[in-house]
Amino acid sequence: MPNELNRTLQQPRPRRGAPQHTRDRLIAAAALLFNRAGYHAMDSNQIAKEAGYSTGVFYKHFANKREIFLAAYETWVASEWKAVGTALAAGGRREAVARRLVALTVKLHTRWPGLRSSLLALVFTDAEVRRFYREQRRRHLDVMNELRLRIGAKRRRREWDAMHLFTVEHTCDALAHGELKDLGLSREAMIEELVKRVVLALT
Amino acid sequence: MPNELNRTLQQPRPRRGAPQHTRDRLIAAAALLFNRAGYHAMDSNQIAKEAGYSTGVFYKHFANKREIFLAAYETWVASEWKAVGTALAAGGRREAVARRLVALTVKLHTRWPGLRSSLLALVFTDAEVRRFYREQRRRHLDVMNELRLRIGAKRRRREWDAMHLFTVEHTCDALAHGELKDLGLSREAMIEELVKRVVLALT
Amino acid sequence: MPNELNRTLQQPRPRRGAPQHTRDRLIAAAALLFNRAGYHAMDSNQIAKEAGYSTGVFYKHFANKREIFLAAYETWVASEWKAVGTALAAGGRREAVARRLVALTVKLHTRWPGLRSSLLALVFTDAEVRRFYREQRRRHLDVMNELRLRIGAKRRRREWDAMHLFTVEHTCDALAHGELKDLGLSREAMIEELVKRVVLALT
Amino acid sequence: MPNELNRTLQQPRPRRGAPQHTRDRLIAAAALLFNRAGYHAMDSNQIAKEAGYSTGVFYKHFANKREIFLAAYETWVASEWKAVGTALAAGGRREAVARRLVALTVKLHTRWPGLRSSLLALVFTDAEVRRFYREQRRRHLDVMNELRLRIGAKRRRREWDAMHLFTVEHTCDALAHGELKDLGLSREAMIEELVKRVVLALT
DNA sequence: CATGAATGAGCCTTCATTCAT
DNA sequence: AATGAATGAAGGCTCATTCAT
Repeated sequence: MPNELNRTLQQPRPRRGAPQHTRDRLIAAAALLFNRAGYHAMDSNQIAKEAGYSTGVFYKHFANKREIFLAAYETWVASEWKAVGTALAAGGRREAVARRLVALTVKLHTRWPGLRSSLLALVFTDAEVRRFYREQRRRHLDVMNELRLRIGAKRRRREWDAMHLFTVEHTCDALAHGELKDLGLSREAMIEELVKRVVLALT
Repeated sequence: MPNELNRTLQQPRPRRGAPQHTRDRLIAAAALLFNRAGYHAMDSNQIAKEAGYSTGVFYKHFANKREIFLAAYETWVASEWKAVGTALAAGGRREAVARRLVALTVKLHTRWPGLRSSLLALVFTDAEVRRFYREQRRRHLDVMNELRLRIGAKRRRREWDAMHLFTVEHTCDALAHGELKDLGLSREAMIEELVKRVVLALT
Repeated sequence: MPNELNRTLQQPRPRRGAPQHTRDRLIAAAALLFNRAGYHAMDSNQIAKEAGYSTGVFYKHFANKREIFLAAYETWVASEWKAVGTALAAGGRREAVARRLVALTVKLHTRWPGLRSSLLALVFTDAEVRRFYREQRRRHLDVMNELRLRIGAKRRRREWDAMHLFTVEHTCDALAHGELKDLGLSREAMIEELVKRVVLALT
Repeated sequence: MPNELNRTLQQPRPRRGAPQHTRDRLIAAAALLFNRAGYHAMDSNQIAKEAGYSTGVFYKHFANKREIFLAAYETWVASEWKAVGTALAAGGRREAVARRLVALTVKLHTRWPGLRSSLLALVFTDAEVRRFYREQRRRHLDVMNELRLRIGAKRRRREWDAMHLFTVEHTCDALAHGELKDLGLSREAMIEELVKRVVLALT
């Protein structure tokens, strides 16, 4: 998602584009701005402006601010799944796979810390966002399960997997937010710990 | 904090109280409302009203909304440390201690899910909140380290400990937010997994 | 300014006007209301309403109340200069010119007593307003000097001119505020005195 | 007034003073603060505090904020009359008297610029203040008239006198507010012009 | 007489959203 | 499809004033 979104915005928009293109530009701008300032500090007018449009277009494409957030989040999730797919498809030893998975997660979280923060706040406030968020988690757990069956790893309780996901996600959040630096922790050591866990999950 | 705060509010306020008492009532009301609706959905007027006061008092005690949030959060943190202290002081076998620690964390997170959500959002937006949050984390890591020395547990890297904290905290968040139910996971199993981890951290 | 401003407001506004037109209406309304009630007794919402708009427009055009006051005052000043220009251009004997100058100043002050009062208060409080006010005074002194050179009148110290301006301005304020009536003075006699002074300044 | 007011405040207040003393302290504080920040930028709580009292006393002595302003202004006026009386009583040649009158007026205005500004604004807004202000002007004109009779000066129209007062007052305001410096005018020259006018008024 | 906590109307300002063009 | 002026509810905050102690 990072790259796609940015590419979308970097090109000047056509005077009268296809609806889908307009929508994509808006989503890219929203992702960028929500990520920079947080959901509540950003307003729809600025998003439209950043995308190169006037105020009005916004509501031609989204019913409200929450909806564009959800759209941006969906884009994010899609790009994550794509990356995960690639990481798994590349094959190699458990550790290589684990390393790739950790790398992509760290990268994604590092690129979108504000989007993640906004998400966590909205998950509490907004039922729709919550629904979508949980849906992803469920899917994630399913994928982990299938993967393990496929590679013949030890079976684990779904609870174990869930906890594993929490660990990886929030450690990546901490890395992304610069929390480790504040705590005097080493990024490399942290990543090694993460890789160990993921290897364990795949074993 | 849960009990103290609620007790504060349940009693009718005196027509003219001591400043500290008023402040406490306001903090209790703020914690309650932020927790119920989230930081951004709540305003200073409602907080004052919920505490039993008129609009103006709020700004006699807090410069702005952020400041009362921080005060509420500080109260929360204090009560957590108190509970942790008690849990550790009670002694017993590693597992008993671990079980108590998990229980109190789950309890606290379950009682204050909205406060936690708001916190995570503000940590991104607000430098002051971030500072305080990180400070707690640092303290938490120090306590873990000391504790381990004291009970003669295996030494661990600070990075390991940090990751452990992330795991526990966010698993408790998930429990608190009802995420597990949505994912079809068992609360008991989850708590067992948590206890295992904490035991491991103490071993 | 008087006439222009009022004309602007008397016409019903178009449902969707040009920004400049909206701005002009707001300024006209502000001038009217500041003049009626004084700067501190008036607020941005009322100004917008008087101009025929809703609350929000105000801040699309002005950063704050002070800024619209300054804009109204600038309009006032511009109209004064225009009138002075006309009065001087019309030529005639010294006395005729003096009479015209007095007449226009009296008229302007009589029409905008509240604006003048607000101005005098803000000059003390607000650095920006003060700057602009002093600027006008300086310009006024320059014009007096040039004029005298042009018509071959006696040269005078700038201090003399400044005092002359103070006299004329504040006498007109007194006339405008009905102070003379309270003091049992004749408006005509006062104006005659003023004319004498202005003739003197031009001699 | 300047000195009296300050002396009042500089002494620590008695724990339980005479009502008149309390009232005087409040007036002194009000004069000071209104003068520093302007009427609208100052609030009654700060005045009480500055005087060394708590919020409540204020309304034991004054019905509202306007009333204390009026009281401060009255004090000011009284001190002016006293000074004028002294200046006239001292006798001497016309010019000496004129010089003394100018000096005292300049001094008073220089010391209380903010009070004067506030006054001018309130004269427009507040009928009570206006009444008092006009009253003083009337008295001033009467005194001028009597004085002239007494010293055998040329009789003048009351309109001439009024204009004379406006000139002196507002020139002193300009001096007090630093306006002359901004206009590149000499304070000494200005004062000389003033003295000339006053001499003329006494001739 | 004095205290200072409490009141609450109301101003300033923002921003999600609408709609005429 | 796009524009951007306009809307107006509502939140943040202040301050003149009251009143229980």
